[in-house]
Amino acid sequence: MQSPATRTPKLFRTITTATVTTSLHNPPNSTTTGNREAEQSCLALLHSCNTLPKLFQTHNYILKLGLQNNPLVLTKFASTSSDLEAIDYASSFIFSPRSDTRLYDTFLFNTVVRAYAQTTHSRDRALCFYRVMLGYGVLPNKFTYPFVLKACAGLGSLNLGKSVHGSVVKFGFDDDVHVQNTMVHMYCCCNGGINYARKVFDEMPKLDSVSWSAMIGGYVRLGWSSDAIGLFRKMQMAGVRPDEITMVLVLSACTDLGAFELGKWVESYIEKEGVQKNVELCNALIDMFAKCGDVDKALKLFRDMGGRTIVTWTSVIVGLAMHGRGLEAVSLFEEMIGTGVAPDDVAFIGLLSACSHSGLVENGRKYFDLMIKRFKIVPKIEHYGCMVDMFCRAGLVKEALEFVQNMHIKPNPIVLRTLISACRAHGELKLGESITKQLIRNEPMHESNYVLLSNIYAKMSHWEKKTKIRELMDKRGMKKIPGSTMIELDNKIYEFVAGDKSHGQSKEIYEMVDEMGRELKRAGYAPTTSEVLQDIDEEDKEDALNRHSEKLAIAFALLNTQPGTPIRIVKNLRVCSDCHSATKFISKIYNREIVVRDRNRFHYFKEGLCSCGDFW
DNA sequence: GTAGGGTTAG
Repeated sequence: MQSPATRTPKLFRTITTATVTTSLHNPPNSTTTGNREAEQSCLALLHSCNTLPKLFQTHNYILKLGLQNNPLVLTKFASTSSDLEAIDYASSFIFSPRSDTRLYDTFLFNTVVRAYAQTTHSRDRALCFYRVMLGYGVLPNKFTYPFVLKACAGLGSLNLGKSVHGSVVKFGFDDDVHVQNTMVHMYCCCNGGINYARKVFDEMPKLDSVSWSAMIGGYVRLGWSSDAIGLFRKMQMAGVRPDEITMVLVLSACTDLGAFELGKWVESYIEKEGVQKNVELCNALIDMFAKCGDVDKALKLFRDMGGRTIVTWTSVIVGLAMHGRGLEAVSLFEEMIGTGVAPDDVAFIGLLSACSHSGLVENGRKYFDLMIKRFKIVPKIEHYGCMVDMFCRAGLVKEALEFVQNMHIKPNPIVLRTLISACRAHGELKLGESITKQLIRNEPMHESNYVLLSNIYAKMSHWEKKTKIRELMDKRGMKKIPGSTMIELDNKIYEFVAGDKSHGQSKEIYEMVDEMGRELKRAGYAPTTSEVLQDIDEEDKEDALNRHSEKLAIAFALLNTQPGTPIRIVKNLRVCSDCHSATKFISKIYNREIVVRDRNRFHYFKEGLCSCGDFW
């Protein structure tokens, strides 16, 4: 007899809509056996099938007992599968030409649709079997749609989602709260679907914590964190008790905003309301504290918690990396391996970025090697990115270039931009210029490429060329991502953009900025006007620098907080070198600790110095 | 047998 292992691949390779439909139309060719004892023993065997080989063995057993058409066994077989290979195997078995098509019912199809809906790469097969089900005249029930909608959510196609929505209405399941909740989630996962989600949400007669979480989660996924927080407030007003999943989402909105005060409030709310702190919620808390600036609190939570997963370890490692505490990140990574938790690709991204941010070049090399050789992880562009960044920060531009040339993947724009910045910083201007030109050809609408080229020309003193870049950007209608800085004060979040005049205190803020400017000059600060990408004279350039959103936010904080209070701000982009050097002076002149979170990492300014050691 | 969630290079 042919072994199942050699026969299986052939079976599941042929699963497509066409073959499934064909096999369904084969006439029933056998009868159901009524051997209850055999049936029970098969079910018991299936119950303990946690690996593929065991499933194959059970398959043989089922065939031997002639139970391949037993409906109970068939459905159990389908629901036993958890990995794709097993699901394919089970479904090809169920829908083989030898199966009795009279046994196909809603339950059986639901089982197969559910199994595929839970996979990551074969959700389309869930829809395929759903269509076969309808084509075969088997009616869906209220359990069918949550599975189908989940598959649609994974596929992210708005049109597909809308058409399934139509069927939900047609079959009259649109009044079921489970179906409605999954519908909200499905629309949230589709590109351009958020307004449809909100419409379904707004029209729901009764909202439970799952409904609110689905909608809040949709906003969080889009990065609409303020809206997510706003919706959470509405949920509280509606008197719906949030659960641990809602709190994970609210925390991730705080993390995204860098809203430390709000995050701390959420933590106390969790304690006060007695929300169950499971691993995911603890992870979210750790991530929030690390990314809102209190990595020591994150470490404490980490030390106090049991049942850590790889995500828990990675969150702390990434947090330490962002704070430039590379050596601690490395020793935590070693501790993790020591406790038997196997690192995954994400953990290595965290570790390598920690090495890069702390100049641990030798460690970085060692772990990159270890990842490939010992842990058999194929490096992704993110890993290469960390390595290139690490060499560049350390001034090893030649090494970085060589590394890029030997990569097994084509460098992406992020890697190229890292290289270009390094070329500029270390005087490889010609090379930097040529890479940038190539990059602009590939990505003509990306603003930062032009900024890079302009900065290179500034350093080369090619002023006409620099002016031309500005003109080119205008001609191409480039959209500039506005730099903005966020600051929390008295439970409110204030956001400043460059040249912002919308704030009620605007007049005082600008007077404060001017005063800061005078004090800075007196202390020996020189504005870095080459950073300004505008064709204006030097004095206006200084003025433009003074209106940067970080300076406005710092002025606002100096005006509205007691002397000596630390200032925490969050910038949406990387902090510019002029603001970086100005903030060092400000921390000294005004005797304030200033904590800046920018797009990449934290900067702790104190007594005229920054924790990043000017390497960022 | 049904729904919502955590870590990812610059």
